[in-house]
Amino acid sequence: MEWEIGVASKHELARKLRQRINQGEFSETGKLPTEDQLIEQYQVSRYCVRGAIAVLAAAGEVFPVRGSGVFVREDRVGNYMPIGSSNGIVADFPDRKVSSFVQELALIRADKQLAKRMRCAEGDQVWRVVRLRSVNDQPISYETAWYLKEYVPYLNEEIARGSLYAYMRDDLGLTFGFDDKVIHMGWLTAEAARLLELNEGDPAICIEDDAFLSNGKLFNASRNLYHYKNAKFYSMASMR
Amino acid sequence: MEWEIGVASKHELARKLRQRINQGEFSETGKLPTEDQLIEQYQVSRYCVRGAIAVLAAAGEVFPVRGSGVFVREDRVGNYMPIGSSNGIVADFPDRKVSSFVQELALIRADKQLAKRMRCAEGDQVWRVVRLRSVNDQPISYETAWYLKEYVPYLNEEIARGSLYAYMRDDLGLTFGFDDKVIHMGWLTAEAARLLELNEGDPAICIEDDAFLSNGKLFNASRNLYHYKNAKFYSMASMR
DNA sequence: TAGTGGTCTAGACCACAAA
DNA sequence: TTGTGGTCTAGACCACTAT
Repeated sequence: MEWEIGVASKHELARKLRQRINQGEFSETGKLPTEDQLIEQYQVSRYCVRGAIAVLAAAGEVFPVRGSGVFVREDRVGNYMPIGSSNGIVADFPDRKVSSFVQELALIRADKQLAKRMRCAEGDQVWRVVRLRSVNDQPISYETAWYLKEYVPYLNEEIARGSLYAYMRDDLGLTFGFDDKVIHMGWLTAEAARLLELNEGDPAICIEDDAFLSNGKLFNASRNLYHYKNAKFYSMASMR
Repeated sequence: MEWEIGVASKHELARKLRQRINQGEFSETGKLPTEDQLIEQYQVSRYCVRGAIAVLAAAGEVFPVRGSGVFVREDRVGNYMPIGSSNGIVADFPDRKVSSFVQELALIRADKQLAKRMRCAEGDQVWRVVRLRSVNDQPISYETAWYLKEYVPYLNEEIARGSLYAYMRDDLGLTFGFDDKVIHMGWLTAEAARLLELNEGDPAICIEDDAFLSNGKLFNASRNLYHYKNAKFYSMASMR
């Protein structure tokens, strides 16, 4: 059976299991094979199997019940954006048309306030990128983002029109670590309102995001003002 | 040294390490002891040490960097509520005065719409609880919550004034599994506005929460309308 | 090159769910 | 009672960081 071949790591195994889940292979029972069966099927250790299941569980795709099995969770409804782990809006919506309209792209020097936010020295060089982001031609958010030039030596409008995260990961070789978000209520500026096709002063869910590399250094901060109708979010978490 | 004694599980070890972090023991280096040192200090296996660190990392308290060490993350600022894992607002703010004013507490039968939300049959008994929640005497949210009577056989106003989650966990012996949240923009009803001391029609961050037991069964759903000034949220996530 | 976290194998026992 | 996931020990090697 084809899924027996060539599994070498928990991430690879997680990917294969995700595939089988999405193909509906387990929809009858609603459960994954048992750990012992997966050990047998993929010829890996229990540690590896448990690691793969932990990856899927952290992503909210399955939930293990002791003594009973690993259950596939209900489908997440379609139109929501994940809060928490994200590798960029483009990766979040693989089968949707994601567009970014670059309003501004400039290399600036951090003033006192920005330096504090970026954990850098005053005067350090920072890319400032303002974009309107839309999904399936619906405006989603007005984003103001800053990137430390130390880690992103080059940037242009064409790159900013696409996925900056994919650029940083694939072309610059940066490895992402974790990010902090703060969510609160904000209000649209005139320019944000114009681009989102709303009115100045309209309320917006505002997310401040600080993103760190795997070495713990901040490389990117951003402020997103989300369209109050078009943007919804979901979060799936363990309570244990 | 006192921290060497009596560690039997990753959760226990995580608790002890958290204590040492909060006491500032590692503030000089910003790093935890190495895995090998922790193995030595607590006389446990590497697996156990790694498990404890994973618990802290999942909670956003530390971040491990391969080849370098396990770093303590910056303090989370004070006044924010966690999105993602939560065991109730009371547990989230251990050193604040959390009050709940019960507006309504009734045992009802699920209509078609509620039955769908609660994953139960039409006509099943459900507790409906409406509360104004406040932290340090500031109104935070207007909450409408439903609890399946199947899992919560008894409820009264006194219990609802306190922590329903503590009641369910400690007195009813329920074990929580995971929860799904949907975050979007909402608008205050007249009653919600009155209680939150805002105006009808004011915007509010709205969080719909479905909470499941560790056996995968939904036991509680709720809708929270948050005060747009008093309520802010944070989320810390891994990007790996 | 040495130190440190990441992954993996192999094997054991425990806690909980379901029959 | 049996099956299944949760935790733990012991030991090994790999990948990345820092020097």
